[in-house]
Amino acid sequence: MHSLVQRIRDTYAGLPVGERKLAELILEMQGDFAAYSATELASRAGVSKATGARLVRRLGYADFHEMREQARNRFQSGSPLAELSGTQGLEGTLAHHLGHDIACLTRTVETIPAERAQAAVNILAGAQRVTVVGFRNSYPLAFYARELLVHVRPQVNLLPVSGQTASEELSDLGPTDAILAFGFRRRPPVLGRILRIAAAAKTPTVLLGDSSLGEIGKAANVVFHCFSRGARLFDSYVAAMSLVNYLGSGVALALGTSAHERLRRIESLHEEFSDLEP
Amino acid sequence: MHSLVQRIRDTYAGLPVGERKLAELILEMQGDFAAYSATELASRAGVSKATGARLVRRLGYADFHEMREQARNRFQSGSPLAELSGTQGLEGTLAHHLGHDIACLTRTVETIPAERAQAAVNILAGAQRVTVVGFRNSYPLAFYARELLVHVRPQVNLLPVSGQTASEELSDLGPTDAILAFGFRRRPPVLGRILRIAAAAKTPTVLLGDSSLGEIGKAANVVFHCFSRGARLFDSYVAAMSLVNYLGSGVALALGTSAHERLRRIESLHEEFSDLEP
DNA sequence: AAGGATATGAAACATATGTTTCATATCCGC
DNA sequence: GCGGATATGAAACATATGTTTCATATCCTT
Repeated sequence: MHSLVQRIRDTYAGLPVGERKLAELILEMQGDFAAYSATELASRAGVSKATGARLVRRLGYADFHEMREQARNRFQSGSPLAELSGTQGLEGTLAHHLGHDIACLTRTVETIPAERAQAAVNILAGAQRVTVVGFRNSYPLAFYARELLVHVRPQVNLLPVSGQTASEELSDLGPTDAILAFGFRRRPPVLGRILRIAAAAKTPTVLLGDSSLGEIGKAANVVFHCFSRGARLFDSYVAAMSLVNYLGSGVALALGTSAHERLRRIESLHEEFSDLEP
Repeated sequence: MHSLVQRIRDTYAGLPVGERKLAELILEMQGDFAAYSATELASRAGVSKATGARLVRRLGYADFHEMREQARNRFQSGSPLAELSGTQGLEGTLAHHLGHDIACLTRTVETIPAERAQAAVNILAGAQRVTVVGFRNSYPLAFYARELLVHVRPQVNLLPVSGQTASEELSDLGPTDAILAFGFRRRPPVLGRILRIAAAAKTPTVLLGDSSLGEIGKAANVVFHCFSRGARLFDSYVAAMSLVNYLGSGVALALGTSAHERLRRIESLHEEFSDLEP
């Protein structure tokens, strides 16, 4: 059972102009095409309904309904095995790499009880200030987390700060603050020290890391173990990335109106500065 | 203009049994209801089409098409604010979130021919200097990419540099250099200018972005479109993250001995500094 | 218990969607 | 240039969808 993307890719070279336009639109829509009728899609691509129907048949579907059904099931199935079964590429291929990442994602999510995620969200939503901490390979994750959080809440700081030591930032840590820390392997020892300082200051701490955490995880209130085994040279951080995204939006949900207002102000400023493309 | 979720919440207490069942199903589906017909939804909820139409009217929509349209429109707008004002209330399980991330990963990988990945690897491995470029939401990805590349090759720079403008870094760009750029939506316009400058300087460019790329993708030599539709408030970057990882390890492979030597030297220095935990 | 209000689904109806047919244009090979 | 193959969209047609109407059941108040 080939996916729609695969089918488009396999037939793209032989597609006539009109059908190609429609195929490109569908790819661009990232599965959202399922929320549109075949008539609307054809119109948007600037081709006729008949051309649309022909593309559907050329791609091997009985009809548009079957094609839409397949797209809908992509999100619903929730069964990573279904995705994995099509991804068994040779060692070294992108497909093989994908298989590892899916496995990391799936295994990580399976280990997380809803209450733990909610506890993390509550800590991050309830604190007066949040300090996000990540060194070295954890730094992109920490940066990303800070980026998301600052969209929905005030006073989110990032550590390390270039040109500074951590002491300045941590000197007034207290129980009304929170720490969101990333502790993936090959981390500098300073992370463990920061976590102990936070524990001593009774600062609630959320920690994302991998199987290397060991003792340092004990200093944190909420700990997430992310699977990070990569297919090749480097570790995989897709699970951590995904979890950060989930927690970030969870914080927005927990904060409700204040997050809403903040997003609105940010948007308004973007417009005033005209600093973003669509 | 109230969101669908808000409307359901406002009227929930007064909803008759049948309409309530349908409303609950719609909430549960998290905006995915837009990929289904009103007839299918009613059937799934175990109520009649007529009851479905009545709920639509009770919620204040002229008809089902208007309701679906509102759901679809949130897909198009790039702002997190639009996510909040859309159909979903940000609720949803980690499993649902996972489903979206897996779909993004899978769909992205499916669109990438092996030759394109190899072309990108060749550019990044063959250049004298690599400049990695990413602004705002693309910055964590750019940072990560730079981090990986600098493990396996020399002279990898990151843009933006705090406190500087891009001009200094780009002033001596030439055909022996390479650019690795990240252009996800809601990017500042400077990215497009950088890509045009690189093209004018005949600097080979690899670009990762999403469906918002449009014209700016034309300035790059190798373009990857990553699917980035998130399940909740924020876009998903797991596909981009995964691809960066793959390309980074591909560069190591392409460089062979020099990459191994470099990794060895880095490791030796880590040991000398005793700056990493296991 | 009676009456009024409300809910519900089947059926009728209106409209939209999706598929197929047909006429015509375009492309390609000889 | 001619003929055959292919592409395309308008139109015809079949079917599905969505809305409204109507008959009946249920609930609530007096």
